[in-house]
Amino acid sequence: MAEFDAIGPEFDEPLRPDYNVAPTTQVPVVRVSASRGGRVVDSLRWGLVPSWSSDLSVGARMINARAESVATKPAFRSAFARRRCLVPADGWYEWSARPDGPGKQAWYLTREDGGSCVFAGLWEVWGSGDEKVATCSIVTTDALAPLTEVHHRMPLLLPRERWAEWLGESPVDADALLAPPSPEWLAGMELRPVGSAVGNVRNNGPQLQAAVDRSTPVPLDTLF
DNA sequence: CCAGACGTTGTT
DNA sequence: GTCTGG
DNA sequence: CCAGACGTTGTT
DNA sequence: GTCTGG
Repeated sequence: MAEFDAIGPEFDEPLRPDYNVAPTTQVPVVRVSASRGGRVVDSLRWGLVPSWSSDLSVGARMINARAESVATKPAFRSAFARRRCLVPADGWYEWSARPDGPGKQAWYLTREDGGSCVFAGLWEVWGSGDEKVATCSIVTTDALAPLTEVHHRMPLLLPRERWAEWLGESPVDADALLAPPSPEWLAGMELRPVGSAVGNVRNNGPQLQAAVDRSTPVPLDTLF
């Protein structure tokens, strides 16, 4: 993972593309490993399971952690303090309510310049011995323009200059860690309406990517 | 002291 | 593990 | 997040 | 309506 100056994955199966990531599936993350000497890439299970949980199933509903409370919530605070990671993606999906009538509109959000989106993540280890499972969660915050067009929350996006701070490689205070990206950086987001097929995680593959690629930006008021 | 909770999303 | 409620 | 299920008995 | 699975 040259983009992140990270090594790996060394022990997991090679990374393969995922066009529709579901909670509880493995996702690549970048984190700092003292024993391996720097930034490493590993596949972690999406949906953070606190170490004290009695079972893995709670992870399905721990896919996000609110920036407003991540430092104090028992389920997240130790991971926030000591186990932060980067979660890279080409983009992500959001769903907006249709103003008139039932149903939802799916959207694919990407960087206009084709660059990666990097989400602020947390990781945790659950279990012991052979049962050890590493899990992760993505921090969310209030949406800012232009993302407010489709949703009132968004992942905490980290421009490249904030990666080292999030990973704990350079000092920063808690408020700065959780600050949203600048309006200028957010202006580089592209929001495209996509078909409802993305709503079912069984739909996954290059074919789904093609459907997403065919979409072009459309002014919101022409959609409904 | 022990028992029990520990989370987010969205929508109403 | 650690905090809150009883 | 959305899609899809939504149950009990007993036995291993 | 609400929970589980992906």
